[in-house]
Amino acid sequence: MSLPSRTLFSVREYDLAATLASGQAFRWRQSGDAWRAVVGGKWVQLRPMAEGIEAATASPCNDWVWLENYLQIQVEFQSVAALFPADEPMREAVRACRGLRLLRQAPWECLASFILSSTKQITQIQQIIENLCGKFGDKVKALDARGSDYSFPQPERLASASEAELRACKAGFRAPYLRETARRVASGEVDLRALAAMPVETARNQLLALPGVGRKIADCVLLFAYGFQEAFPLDVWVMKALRELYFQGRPAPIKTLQKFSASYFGPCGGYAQQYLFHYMRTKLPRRRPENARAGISLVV
DNA sequence: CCCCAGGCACATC
DNA sequence: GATGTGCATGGG
Repeated sequence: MSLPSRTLFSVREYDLAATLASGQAFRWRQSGDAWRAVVGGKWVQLRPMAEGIEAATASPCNDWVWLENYLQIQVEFQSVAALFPADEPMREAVRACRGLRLLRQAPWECLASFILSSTKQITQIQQIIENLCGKFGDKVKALDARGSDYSFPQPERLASASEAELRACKAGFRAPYLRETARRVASGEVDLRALAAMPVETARNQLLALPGVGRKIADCVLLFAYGFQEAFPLDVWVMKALRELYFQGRPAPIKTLQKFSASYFGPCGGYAQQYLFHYMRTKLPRRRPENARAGISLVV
């Protein structure tokens, strides 16, 4: 007999929707006010409540530490926000995205997911990962209408897949990167668990040695899976945010933005970065791109 | 038709 | 060391 379990996490200032849909994790699906995903091989449903977050699993669970840790329930939002730079752009981003949190994800799933993320929109990343889980993951019991879902595939499983099979999941040119990285993790050539005890620069170098992993993806994994809060993933959205909010819209070169982000946002820069990312993507009015064609037609 | 997307590897200067 | 380009695929 295996019955579902339920619990309530007491937590304040936690915007569940913003957190689960902010491009740090890719498996969450919304159904009404509930959010569902497979975390650590377990199907789980979360629901925002006045007192905190209600969680339900499809299978019995009497120790919720794994989920508390994933959601970072113990983090006090105020103590995080207090470490942000005291400037107007950050104040505005915090006002607009209050309650946005960083998750603490499993390293392998996080690494594999972000290898698949390059030059893709978030909805497409979600689609690729869903394809991958359906094809290579293990079936797990779920409480939704479908009755089942799939775990994120282990590195061994992806290492033994063919490049063509991965491409069939729409992984595109990322397929060989994912496959080779999966092989190195499965073979023990790289020990993802060991990174947690390393200084951030050493851990980053371990990740940078993997195919398909550059500075941006390495920083995503350092921040979202290991909790190195000084890691500052610099992607196109964050670069847009920095140029717009800190460089008066000037076309500052990447090098300048790298230096600025490394020195200005401090030891919790990664958290600030997530606020800028979410703020830029969801709250700032969409600036209509100066269309070259329209410009040319006017010149005639 | 165009440009862009939570980039990276590789060639070239 | 800096800069340019190809890479799959889908959205707008």
